[in-house]
Amino acid sequence: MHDREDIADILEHIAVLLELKGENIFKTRAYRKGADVLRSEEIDLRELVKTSSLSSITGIGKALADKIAELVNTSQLGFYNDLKAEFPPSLFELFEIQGLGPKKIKTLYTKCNIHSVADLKQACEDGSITSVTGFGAKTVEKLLKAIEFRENFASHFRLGDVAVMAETMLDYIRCHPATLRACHAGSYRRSKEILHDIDILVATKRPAELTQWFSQLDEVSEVIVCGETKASVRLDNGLQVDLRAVSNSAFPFALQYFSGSKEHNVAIRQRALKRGLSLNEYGFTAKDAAAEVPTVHEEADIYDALQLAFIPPELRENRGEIEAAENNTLPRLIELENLRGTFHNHTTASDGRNSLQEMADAAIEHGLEYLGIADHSKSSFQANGLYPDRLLKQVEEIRQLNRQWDGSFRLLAGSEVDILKDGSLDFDDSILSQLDYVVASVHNAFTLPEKEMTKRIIRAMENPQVTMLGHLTGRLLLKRDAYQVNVDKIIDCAAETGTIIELNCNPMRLDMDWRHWHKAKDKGVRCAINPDAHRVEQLQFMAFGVRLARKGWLSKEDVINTKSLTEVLEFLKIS
DNA sequence: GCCGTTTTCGGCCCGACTGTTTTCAGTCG
Repeated sequence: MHDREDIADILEHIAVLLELKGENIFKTRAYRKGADVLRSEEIDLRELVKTSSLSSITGIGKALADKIAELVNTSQLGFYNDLKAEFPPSLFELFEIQGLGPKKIKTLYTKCNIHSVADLKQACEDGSITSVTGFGAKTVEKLLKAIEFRENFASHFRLGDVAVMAETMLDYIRCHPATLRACHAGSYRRSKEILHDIDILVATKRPAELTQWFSQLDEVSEVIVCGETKASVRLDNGLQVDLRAVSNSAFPFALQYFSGSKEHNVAIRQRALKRGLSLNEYGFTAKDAAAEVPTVHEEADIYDALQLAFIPPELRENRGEIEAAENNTLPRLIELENLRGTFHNHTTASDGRNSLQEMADAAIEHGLEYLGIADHSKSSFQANGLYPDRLLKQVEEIRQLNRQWDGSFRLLAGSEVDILKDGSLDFDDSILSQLDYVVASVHNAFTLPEKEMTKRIIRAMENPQVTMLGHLTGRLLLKRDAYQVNVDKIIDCAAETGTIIELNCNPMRLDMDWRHWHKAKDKGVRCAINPDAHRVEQLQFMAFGVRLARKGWLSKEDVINTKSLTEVLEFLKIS
């Protein structure tokens, strides 16, 4: 059985295969678009197949509907299997090489019998590749560089790993005398959890001067391109940074355009066309005589001209934000300043680096009114998990420490209790009931089948002692996949039991994933933005949590730790 | 392959940059 994501991946792969065959680009685009539609909308494919109404979805016509139905019904697609058989599987590695697209890969395959990156490297090194038209000396040099890059670096980066550099580069540009205004664009601006480059946009009257200067910064290890208005460079860690320089009047359009997402922009441009306007990165142009070209000074004016409320960049994924902007039902998104405390943090008692007092002092410096301490429980022996005696001693210590703040700040005594393999908890209720709150998390037996894992977590959530569920899927971005769990069922269970779901803001996790929060919110599930700090500096992770919470459509009201200390104590029923 | 207030054909987003093809194709975003 294939789910939506699997089928979207297959459609996407068909698009690539058709490109390799040299099919009509609009045909290949139709498959890509089909994949995008499946990924961006909550569609019950089985139901639609049953009622033969797949093609009622915009972007899915008869041909795609038939293929999707075949996949849903038989888990197979003859068309796809035949297509796949025409090319060696290793050929697809070549798409990871910068500068190679379907046309060139097809040429390499048919003219040089190149099947893989290893073949390509060989052909570049022995010079045999230069016999093919289109592959001159400079291309060979670039290909070898790109191969080396692929060997040395991952092409994807975690948001938390690039944020400092992204902010630094923008600061540099903002300080340049030729800069009028500058802003991040692209996936960094949209707060995607994984990025493959940083986009910076600058308004200037002297674009070439800026691109030149930018490509010579100390941080730059390689210049990929440097033209009159655009420069792409690579930093020492392999991160690509793109700078685009535009006129001040084009800046809002370029900002909107380069912030993406592609899917959002396609929908926005279609909307403009319906109003007789064509929209690109330089401005509006009237397509028909009746249309009046709107005046635009800043990005919000573009949305306004299209009768839309301003759409925050985080929401621009074509996941319903345009409809909501049209109906004026966009949420007012949470902001970092709204956070008044946080739960789930560690100390030296388990695997943290700082003491209770140090963590409390740091929280006060962050302007927080309360800080929840949730050290590991005994089964997490790898993390020096606490046995009940040490836990209860810590609780007592917290009560003592709290006296120093006269109620202006408070440490909350909790535990990150392991959800054991069968869904029972690592501590008895008699222990848990002595705590202010409980975070329940999975830390072992990651490979359970989805059904069992889901049942296991639901059993834990059904325990009234459990306040919130920690890092739902256990994923470590770019390192370890999420374990198999039915997120929809967990969300339903959270709604029924009133269990809070954590948005773990460690940049390695950012779990639960932003894609699920909108529906969780609609079902009334509340979120806790938790840094899972193991040292004082990691309280700053909350900023990433807020960015991803915004991406998940969350407002202040959806997040439990926007409550004041008094409200939280009342909520947790503690005095 | 999809779509339709230009509706069953004909258009579908498009500009910047690069390299090499002396006028443009391929890639990228």
